[in-house]
Amino acid sequence: MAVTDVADPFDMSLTAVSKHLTILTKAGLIQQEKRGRVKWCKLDPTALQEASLWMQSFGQFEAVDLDGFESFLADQGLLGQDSLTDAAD
Amino acid sequence: MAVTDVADPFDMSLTAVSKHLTILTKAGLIQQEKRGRVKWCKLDPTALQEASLWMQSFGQFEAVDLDGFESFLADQGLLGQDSLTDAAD
DNA sequence: TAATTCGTCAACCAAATGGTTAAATATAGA
DNA sequence: TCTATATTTAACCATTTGGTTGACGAATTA
Repeated sequence: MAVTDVADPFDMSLTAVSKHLTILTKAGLIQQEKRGRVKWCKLDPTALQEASLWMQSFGQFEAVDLDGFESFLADQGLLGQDSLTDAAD
Repeated sequence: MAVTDVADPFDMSLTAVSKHLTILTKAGLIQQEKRGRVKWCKLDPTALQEASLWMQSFGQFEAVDLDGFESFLADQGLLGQDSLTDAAD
């Protein structure tokens, strides 16, 4: 799907959509390939698998395992400043 | 876990943590119960299951099924303004 | 060759986010 | 009863986000 095709259904400028697509590309959620003047965008269907797995485990681990998981995420470069993974009780 | 316990490991004010916990409560990710002057916070381990399922399906559906899924999310009140669920190619 | 299309860049602006401090309120402890 | 603790509220501020318009360059079309 071309950038203009992606933009078409949205009530906002092509510039804004282009910016969003740049972010999605950097995040690894889509891939972009330029052919001539058109940039073709392709969703990466596996991009959210790791996040999905993490969400499934959300709240399931013992506290000590959360620390291990945080280390894992840090190693993967996936740990943001605002992650708040405290398990209560 | 009490609010002050949650705040303890973070290098930021108790006020900021309290604000975050309010957001997490509204999002349904944690539950808060006040006993005396202490507010006890508890993670809801199932809170991210729906999001996890959606992420697993990310990019897997035919286009027409994406529309159906969007309808489902809208019915669930889970559809944000910034969702961009285009499948390329 | 000129016009059009595609997409990005630069510059700008409003709104939202994410934090702070000081003050206030409610509850517990001395 | 007074002090301390827990938490929130109000007000504020800096940064980030999310959008715009106009201009530009590359590629395509007429």
